[in-house]
Amino acid sequence: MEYRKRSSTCGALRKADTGAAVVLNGWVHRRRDHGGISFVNLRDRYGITQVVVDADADETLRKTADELKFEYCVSVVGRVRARPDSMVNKDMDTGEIEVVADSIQILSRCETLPFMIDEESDAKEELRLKYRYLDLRSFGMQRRLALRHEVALAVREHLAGQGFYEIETPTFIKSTPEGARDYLVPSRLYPGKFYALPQSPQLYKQILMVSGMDKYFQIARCYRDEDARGDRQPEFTQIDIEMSFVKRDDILELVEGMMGYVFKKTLGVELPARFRRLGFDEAIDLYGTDKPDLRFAMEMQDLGELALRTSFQAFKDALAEGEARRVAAAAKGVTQEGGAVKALVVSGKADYSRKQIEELEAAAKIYRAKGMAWMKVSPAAEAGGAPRLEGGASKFFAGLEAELVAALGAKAGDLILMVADARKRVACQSLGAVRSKLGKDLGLYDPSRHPEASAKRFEFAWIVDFPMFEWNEDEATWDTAHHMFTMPQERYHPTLESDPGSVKGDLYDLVMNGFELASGSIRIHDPELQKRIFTIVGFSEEEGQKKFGFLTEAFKYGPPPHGGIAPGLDRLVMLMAGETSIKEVIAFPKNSFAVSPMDDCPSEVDQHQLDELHLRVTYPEAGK
RNA sequence: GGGGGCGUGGCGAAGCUGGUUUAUCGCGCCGGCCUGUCAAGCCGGAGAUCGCGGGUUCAAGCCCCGUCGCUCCCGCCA
Repeated sequence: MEYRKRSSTCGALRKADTGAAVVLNGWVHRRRDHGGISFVNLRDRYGITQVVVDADADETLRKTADELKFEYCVSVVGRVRARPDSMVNKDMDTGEIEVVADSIQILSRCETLPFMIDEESDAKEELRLKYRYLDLRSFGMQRRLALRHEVALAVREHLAGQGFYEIETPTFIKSTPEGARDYLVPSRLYPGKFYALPQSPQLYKQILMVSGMDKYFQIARCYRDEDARGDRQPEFTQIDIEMSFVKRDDILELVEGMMGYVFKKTLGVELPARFRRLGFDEAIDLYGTDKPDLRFAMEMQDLGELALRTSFQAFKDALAEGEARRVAAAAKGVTQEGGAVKALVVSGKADYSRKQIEELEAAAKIYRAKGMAWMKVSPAAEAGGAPRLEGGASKFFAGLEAELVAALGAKAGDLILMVADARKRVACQSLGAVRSKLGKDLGLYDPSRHPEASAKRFEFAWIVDFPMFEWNEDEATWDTAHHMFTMPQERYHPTLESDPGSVKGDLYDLVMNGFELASGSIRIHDPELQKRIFTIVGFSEEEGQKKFGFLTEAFKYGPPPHGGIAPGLDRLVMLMAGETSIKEVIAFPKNSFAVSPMDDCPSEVDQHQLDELHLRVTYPEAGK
């Protein structure tokens, strides 16, 4: 089909172009037909320009204009005309002009749309994914993918400027026991053998350090066969980074610099030169999570010893049970935490209804809290007078009112929420979930509603000093909390085997606004130390040799001290775009069941393909 | 593996405790009118076995059981 190629885009023309002869190519975004005169809003990636078909236009042009419908792809030949003052549209970049059409050519037609192309579609996500090519025409999706492009570009610029090489690593790799399930690729040439898609380029980037590459990065696709979430997809993208001859703070400073550059360049946002650093234990204590939203404070407090002096049996039982477990573990030389009673003071919310409190309790119960106690600091209390507690659990605090209120720093009209559990982690996590819910419900991170909230839209922090090992109760073994190549902090090296539970790793996570944005560590480069870690997590020498032999082999040849980190590109862009789902910043995401509704993937394959791959499929039995 | 929410014309929603319908509204679609709109307006029209299957009932979009799909979350995700 012959057609006139565009002379400018639909977002480019301004008043200065008045009189110019132009050709526009684009899609019919909106059409307004007044019988005589009619208007077409023509759209492309760059913007929208109003095309006018005047009342005195020739017959052919009028007829073509009549035919136009939503999303027809057309080529318009015309000239730029300044709009009269009263008809200027200040909401449009091109609102001072319009293009008077001399001719319109229909390049292709469009059926009735499954949903309208707007700034943001209001269609169900299911439909948006099925017709992703239409959804991607929206300015919302176009803007987000543009941002993603800009961010990736800025990352490359910054890291290249710091002397990093971008090096590709294989996507068909050896399956290694690294936590998540692997996606497997069967091998035609080797019956019964499989490649795995990488969960991350972890082993390769470490080997690149052994290779002397010194500074490596890669914007790498990673694959994990686990259930999806709003911020988790089966395939996702990491900004994978590794450096030699570094300590923890070198990595943190590098990422601080990189984030600063990226935010400044793409959003024009100035980040602090240095991010706050918070110990893992402290984060759990104060916020009940290792990825706290620090745009607002409302920190949790520990009732501790005061809880024992109340007449609240549930509190005392939880603490007693936790203490008994801790002591029993300690007798075996294992560090385990006991119970805890955590409290949250919700400022000025003594007017919360029973129902509202129950909704908060439900949030706590998701994380296995048995319940949530509450009471109110009586708003009626006289200033300077003794504080009074009322409602809920207040009766158990008889005689302790003043002490409690002072200890918590509560004031008249506040709501106090408490969770007790024999496992400190459960108490913290569940009350932390309540904190998060309150943050969302009350908009605590919004400075316009809460003056005490952070004025920053993006609150970064480093979480450091993670535990190295976690006790796996089901299998009664120690698992590595991060991965097996993480360096335990130096001072714990003597007691690795005798007390794994107390060991901190040289580990760090970057968090922002309640999301984990990056995770990294200093790695082990000493084969002897590596062997000790394998042993603690129950890896026999042979097993370690079989699974990671190539790495331990490489480490025999002068490996440098090294470490790295991997910020998640999808989550980063998601947060920068103000979204809560990474699907909004991925062109073709999978749905929550790992299916791509557009191309109906995954799908069955022909028998001869299976035969070639030496595969036989067994199906789960029907009906359970 | 578990929990919450949802499923009603092409799209988004309403339909309270079963009985007023011919299942409602907005957008879109089709036809008509209209010379300055920009979410154009006005008039008219078509379009739905209320996800699917079963049950209770004189009567089911609404109640019960089952099932499928979507979505958020817990588990899982070093």
